[in-house]
Amino acid sequence: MVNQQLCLSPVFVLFQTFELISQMDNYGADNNSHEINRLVGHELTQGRDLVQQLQLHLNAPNYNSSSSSENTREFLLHNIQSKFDRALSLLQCNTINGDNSNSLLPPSNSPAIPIIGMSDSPRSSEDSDRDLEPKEHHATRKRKSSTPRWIKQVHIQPGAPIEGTLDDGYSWRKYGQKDILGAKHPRGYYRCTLRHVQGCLAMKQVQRSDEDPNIFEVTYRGRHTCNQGGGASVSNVNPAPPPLPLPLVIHQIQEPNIGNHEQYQQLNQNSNEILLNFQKSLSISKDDFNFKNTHHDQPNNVPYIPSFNNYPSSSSNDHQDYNFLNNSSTIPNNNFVESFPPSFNNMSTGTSQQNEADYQFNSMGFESNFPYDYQRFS
DNA sequence: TAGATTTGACCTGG
DNA sequence: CCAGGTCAAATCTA
Repeated sequence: MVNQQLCLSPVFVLFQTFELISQMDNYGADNNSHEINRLVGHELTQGRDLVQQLQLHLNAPNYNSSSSSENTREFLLHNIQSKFDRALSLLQCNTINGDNSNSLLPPSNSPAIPIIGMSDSPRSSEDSDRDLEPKEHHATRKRKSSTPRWIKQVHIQPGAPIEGTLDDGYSWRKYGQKDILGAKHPRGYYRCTLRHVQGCLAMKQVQRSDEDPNIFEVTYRGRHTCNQGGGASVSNVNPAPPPLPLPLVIHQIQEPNIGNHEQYQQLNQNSNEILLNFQKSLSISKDDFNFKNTHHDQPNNVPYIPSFNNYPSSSSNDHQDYNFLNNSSTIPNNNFVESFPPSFNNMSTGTSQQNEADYQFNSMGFESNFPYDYQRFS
């Protein structure tokens, strides 16, 4: 029951998003926006199908009964998350490319994002980033990304090989190193090696602690949308961010009446919220799907438990602490910490699944008597 | 030889 | 102006 609600809520949000996008397509968007919206719609359609598969899976009589079912659910969730990551990337790119009028997203500080399959012109394997940002548009080039960040502290054993300890299951390519003011050790900059192949925008920074040289502070930025990370255990390896709070107010967009530009902009904003919050809700739902295997010895009670569990070198001496940046100067409004409700602190303790689920569900903005129309999701 | 790393230069936000 | 982040040519390595 609880899981069914958790599953249905993102489905509903997804459905609303589809309706909004189709309405915006009818609102005089130009060809480029049509194309991007079409691609976004394609991603969302696949995401919807995956959600429906997940829903069917949750409704199956043997739900919760086997590890293979759990793997299936994780696989579906990972793919749903990827679909939305790409949809958001497309929308952000639409904004960055200078056409804000028809973008689903407000102006973003995010860097330009490669669009898989959208360009016919081949890029060099190197430096494709720069190609995306022509000189005449370099004013829009934002280096300090608004991408949410999260920090992991890696404790290594003295004398142990650092490479193995810092291996998080993904392959990274170092693209820079910088001496940081006041820090004894330089900071290394890494990005996913599949950045150009699969458009994966995950990045990380690694810096050795000043106080304890056996501690490495790893700052992750962006979620992996690539397929690396050990096949079936992808979602476990990915040091994904925690779920976000869910301030979504669904009823604001239930009956959109697109009659003028102002309303259209309002629609844009609502649709943006829907997409972002859907993504957030997926993270929370995933946590719920894995509560059976919740490890209670995780530091900081990070809600997104599965992502932190199978670090390759998981010896007892080699624990990692996950912290989420609360520096509002570096993290914009969509960071993980600022509006985190206190109840999240206990969410992974497994003491009250029902309460967890209630919070998640209510926080989606659904009234307890929300008028579900199940037929619309079938 | 292709891919990864190094490192000085360059760019941008605060 | 400066510190942090990124680029890209040179270099390394398997």
